[in-house]
Amino acid sequence: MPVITLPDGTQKTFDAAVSVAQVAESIGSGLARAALAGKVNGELKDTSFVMADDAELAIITGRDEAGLEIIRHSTAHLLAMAVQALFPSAQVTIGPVIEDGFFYDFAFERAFTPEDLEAIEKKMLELARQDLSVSRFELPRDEAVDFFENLGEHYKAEIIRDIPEDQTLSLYRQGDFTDLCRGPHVPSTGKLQVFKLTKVAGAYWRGDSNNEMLQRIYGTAWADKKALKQYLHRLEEAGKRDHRKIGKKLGLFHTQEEAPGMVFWHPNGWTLYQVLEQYMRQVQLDNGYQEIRTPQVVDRVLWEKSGHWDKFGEMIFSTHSENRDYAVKPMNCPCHVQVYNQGLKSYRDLPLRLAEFGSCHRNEPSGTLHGLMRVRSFTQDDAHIFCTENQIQEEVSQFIDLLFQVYKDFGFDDVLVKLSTRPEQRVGSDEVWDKAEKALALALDAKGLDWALLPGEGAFYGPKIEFTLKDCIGRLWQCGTIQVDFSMPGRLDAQYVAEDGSRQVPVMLHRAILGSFERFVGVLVEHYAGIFPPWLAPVQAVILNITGSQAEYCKKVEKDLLNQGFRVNLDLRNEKIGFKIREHTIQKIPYLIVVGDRELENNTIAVRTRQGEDLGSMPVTQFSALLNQAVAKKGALESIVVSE
RNA sequence: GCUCAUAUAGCUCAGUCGGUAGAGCACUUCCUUGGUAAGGAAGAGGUCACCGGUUCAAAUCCGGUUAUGAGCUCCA
Repeated sequence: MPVITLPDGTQKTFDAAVSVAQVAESIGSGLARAALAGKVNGELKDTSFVMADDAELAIITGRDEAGLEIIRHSTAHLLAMAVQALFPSAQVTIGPVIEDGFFYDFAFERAFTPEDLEAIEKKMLELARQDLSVSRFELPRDEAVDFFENLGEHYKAEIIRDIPEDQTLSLYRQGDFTDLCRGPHVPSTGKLQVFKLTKVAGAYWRGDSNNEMLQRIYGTAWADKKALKQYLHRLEEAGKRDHRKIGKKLGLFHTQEEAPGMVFWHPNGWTLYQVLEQYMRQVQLDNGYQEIRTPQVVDRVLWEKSGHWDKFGEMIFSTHSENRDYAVKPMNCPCHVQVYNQGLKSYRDLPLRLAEFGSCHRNEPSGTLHGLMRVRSFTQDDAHIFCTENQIQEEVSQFIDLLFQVYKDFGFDDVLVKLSTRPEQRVGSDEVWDKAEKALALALDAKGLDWALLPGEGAFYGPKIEFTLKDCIGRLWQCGTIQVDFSMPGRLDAQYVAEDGSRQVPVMLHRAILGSFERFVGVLVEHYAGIFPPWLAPVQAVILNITGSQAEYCKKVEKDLLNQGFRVNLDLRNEKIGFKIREHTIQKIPYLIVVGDRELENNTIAVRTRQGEDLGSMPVTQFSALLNQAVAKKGALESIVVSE
């Protein structure tokens, strides 16, 4: 007589073994219809799962996160079933749940077209309406291999062959379609109604670029129509923030065919870039960094010595002159070691922090280029800290504080932190790795930060911390990093004289906060949707005259504000004031200054914000005070409304 | 780099079945001097990404190149 305990603590006693579905039915027919699965003693099970003994049970529906995942997983199976119904020669491979949806990879002799997608989606709906029951059964591994080989599903069979021999596998069957799956799944295809196939793309078999390419079909699935609508709306909103679109509209930058992956900065974009650079320069100056500048083109020999030529030779732009081969520098570290190496260093000189807004070129594969986010020519806010092993933790700790302060100033309060530790192939003794990994972990813990451990993901030369920031619509951008390097200082002959007079090799910390200016500008554009806070706005105010007679007065106001260091534009065109206001509002300029005869007479200016708020007339001095206040305010976001 | 798609005026985009191109905005000129999100008129603007092929004829069909987009792989 099993006693089933529900989440609210109520208990139900049954005469005999009872299934999840039966328990749901005993609570109510509505719940029985909504039931997708059950959480039995903490484990997700199908609604058909039978409990013979006492158990804790939570009925899972589409309202639960787990229920949504089950819907998506089952919809992936439905997709595979539909594809095989329409294209019998297509082989199935894998079909996992991803954020907001699912995908399924197929091996098929040709690429699926958008028309195919429509047909497949129609077939899926048809199969869903048939409300086919989904049933689970088990097979020993070898029988499962035979089962799929007999179906001509060679990929599936290959997957199963990699599973240990002694395991029993679960399979799910709906109609004439069977797939290997851990489950659980919805009890019948009728539970799947709200889905949409979104795109097709190529994807390598087993994620290996040496393997053949499969056809991946992406889809999204939800518990109800409203949720799907919200999701599609969210995509649309994200699309409006695309930095490539906004960059064009606001005249920030462009790229063109003659220089793929390289940016032509326009006046507005370059102003924004310069604001970032000057801000970072001040931050570094205030925090014990010394700024340097190193060459763009450096003899290949240096890169061979640093090991980069071997590892990244393909991606290095090179050139030559007078029988010498040069590399256009792909990174700054070896050059920074050259600066360090000038003059004998003492332990008293450490930590030595060298910073450079280092322009780098990397010949990234063509398919990876993306607006400002992935480019071939970029400038890092790079710095290298030369220190002793004992100084690592303190330096890392200071860096983390600095990084969080900078992110906060840009309006990013949500930062994810990951610590990557020693990979299999590495340099340096285990002892040193122990020390470095511990230093990083301790520094993170001392800040009370939540962080994720990525074992084996560190660089070959040392462990690293990566900082990923979350923008205001929840997208993630990896920007900052700090990496311990045991390898390069030694390779490039960096030394210092220790207290005991011996020569020692310093540890080198590579670090960046923004990552690259290009990418960070891109992230800012999307984060703020082009509506920059006044301290970042390329143009902070624009002065508009109503008729020609105020032109001279406007020029005086402009000069006054420019002299105070504000970024101000003047629009004296012979256009109606409504037209000018519309134009500059669309350009997201924070303050619009209107000057007509009234203002001219009273020696004032009329101020209007880009949100349409009328701040009234005021003397220029009052406006500069207001603007100074606005510019001083970092971090806080104005409420952002994206509109056309 | 791989798969698929796309490339037409400065921008956003039409262009049917192969018969050498069109809109809106922007631009130029003229009129308008107008008080808080688009005043009016006229004009100019295109080797239809590039190279080749098929055809009497190609923006349109085919092949290649380049770039871009969505993914995949990669990212010191």
